[in-house]
Amino acid sequence: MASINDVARLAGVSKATVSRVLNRTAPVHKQTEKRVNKAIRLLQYKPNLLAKGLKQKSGRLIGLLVPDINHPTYSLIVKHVESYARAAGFHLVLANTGNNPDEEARLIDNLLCRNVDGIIFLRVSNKSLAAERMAQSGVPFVLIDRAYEHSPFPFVMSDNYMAGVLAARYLISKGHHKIACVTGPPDISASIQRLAGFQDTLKQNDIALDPDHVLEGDFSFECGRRIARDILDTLPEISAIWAQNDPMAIGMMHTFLKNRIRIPGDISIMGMDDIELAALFVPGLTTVRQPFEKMCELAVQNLISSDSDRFSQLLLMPELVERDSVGTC
Amino acid sequence: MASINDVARLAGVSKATVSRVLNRTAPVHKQTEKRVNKAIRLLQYKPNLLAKGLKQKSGRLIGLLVPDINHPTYSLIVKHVESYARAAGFHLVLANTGNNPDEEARLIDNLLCRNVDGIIFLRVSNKSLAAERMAQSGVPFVLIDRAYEHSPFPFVMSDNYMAGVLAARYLISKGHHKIACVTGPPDISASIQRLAGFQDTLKQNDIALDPDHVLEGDFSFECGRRIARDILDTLPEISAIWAQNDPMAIGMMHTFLKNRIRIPGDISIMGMDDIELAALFVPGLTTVRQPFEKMCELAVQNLISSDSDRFSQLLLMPELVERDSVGTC
DNA sequence: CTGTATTATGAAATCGGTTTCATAAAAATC
DNA sequence: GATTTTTATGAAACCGATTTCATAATACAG
Repeated sequence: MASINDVARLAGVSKATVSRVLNRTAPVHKQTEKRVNKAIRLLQYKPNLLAKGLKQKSGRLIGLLVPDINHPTYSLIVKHVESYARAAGFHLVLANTGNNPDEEARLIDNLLCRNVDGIIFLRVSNKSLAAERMAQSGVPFVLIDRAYEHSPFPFVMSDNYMAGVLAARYLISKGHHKIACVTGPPDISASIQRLAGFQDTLKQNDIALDPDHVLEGDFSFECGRRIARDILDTLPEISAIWAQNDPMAIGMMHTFLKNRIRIPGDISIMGMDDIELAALFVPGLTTVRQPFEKMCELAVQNLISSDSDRFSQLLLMPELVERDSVGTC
Repeated sequence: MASINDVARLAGVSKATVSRVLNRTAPVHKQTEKRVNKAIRLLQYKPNLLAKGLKQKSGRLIGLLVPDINHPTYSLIVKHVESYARAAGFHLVLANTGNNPDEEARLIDNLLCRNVDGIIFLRVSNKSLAAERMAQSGVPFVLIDRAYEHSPFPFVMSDNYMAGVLAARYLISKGHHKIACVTGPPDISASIQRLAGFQDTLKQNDIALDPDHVLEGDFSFECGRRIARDILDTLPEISAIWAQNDPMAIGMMHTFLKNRIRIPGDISIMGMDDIELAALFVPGLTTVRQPFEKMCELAVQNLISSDSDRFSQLLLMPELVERDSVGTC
């Protein structure tokens, strides 16, 4: 690989001049510029980003920490983050944390060694001290899709309370009264907020959400299946269910369909997120869509913008997507 | 951030010694080592990977180029590659090519500037000169899941011919005679090989595969839906279909089910890949599983191993996974 | 035509490590 | 105890860029 020295030698100039041609950081005589560019072309010169990064203390990298790359929602977020990062001239370093706090901590340290320009955390485990560690380092970071309660850390996420409101309003508008809600893990603010919005809206419409009808899930397909079986056994009166994410909703539909329960004929199901599969499953899943692309755009923008116009916390509005899994009651 | 100089100063030694303590590259007096380690702890020193990489001409990075991060198969591969790469002390730089040859070329150049230790291409577009470019650079690379015809470039992929054989044998064992095959894009060797294995095996069992029963798809859910409609309209005699990947198979099931065709009662469907959804769909999709994890392990291993024991081309055996989408005929 | 302002350029320092080479100190040999 | 061998360490070069500062070359003003 040719270095800037080789270019300088071939063009008969100093490497400072080559650097100036490359970065347009100071005016260069037209003649000289031409010679330099010719040399660059001839040698197929490409600047070494490690050297550049070393001097400028910026690796032109953005780190993205994800609990599970293969999860349909997260991989969608990865895709959008990569796209916006690269559009801004950054590469993406991707790492799977597997929800392991130790791994998270180690990864943060590693990434900081690389002079990353920022780190985006996707649903960082809430036991981890990731955010504290980052805040201490001074490197910008954003949490996506999971906030710490009462914390000062920057995040961008959907307005989960409103998601609950939208879900409840829709089910009410379809005439449902006997309603259940399958939540995410109970220690996560998303689960709590979604449930609160859901519950409050039902109450405002004089519909009680029986505590027995609030089922605790963990956002996985598997638990959707399990809970669907429980509902079949113990709660036959239910006419509609809101699962707080699509995988659980689809897991439930899976079990119901296997047991010859018709959807939405016998029971209505609603999800949240709007993953690709939501449109593809039969029946199509009515769900509350999270604006993932916008979230990613804002997160990246936030990292690479100057300190002054960096937001701290941002709530985005979710949106109802109507398909075929909810019927009138 | 403390640098190696700060550590050296605090410990009262030269930075050469600190480097030796860090990398165990030469013996250091126990006393000295202790002092250095203490200084490291005190300053919370972390070596700067850009500087290290600059000198050693290795960024400890592996590049992964993917056509679509959000695709269930590809995101699975991303996950495995990341896992094996990190276990070996490398970070993963992920980039989405969107099947755009220009973007691919640009990305390769960018990654090479970072002194990546290798690049893995996932289903690189076959119009692109990616492999040629890489070969020229001298940086190790591996193609996953797509080979160039008659090319000398290293790859690791499933034995697609055998996949076709496995699919055909299974359908034959279930008594099917009127069989159709939905292929991937016709210019991809995977499609061709799979079809060849399928066709040959049917022929060996005296079952003709009517050319009209070979339908051309593009590996997407969407085309599965479209082709299913075509089959309903024009090929009612078919009793079993092998779609050359799971998304197409699921797209087809989607359309059939919507049209009240029972699976496997009225028609049997078989896929390939064994994506997560294959187990989750109702009915569960019988499919030919690709050993993705093994592929990733080998690809990473290959990149980071010394020149001498680097493989060139590797075919891995696929495996039949039986679920509920194929019935007896 | 001289003196000043402007523009283009190069030399050298710098970023934070690794690595080579020389040498001082300690240990081993006779 | 002198000589050789071994071990531990530091000084300095180097990786490939950027950036500061000084200066040569040119343009401009009077």
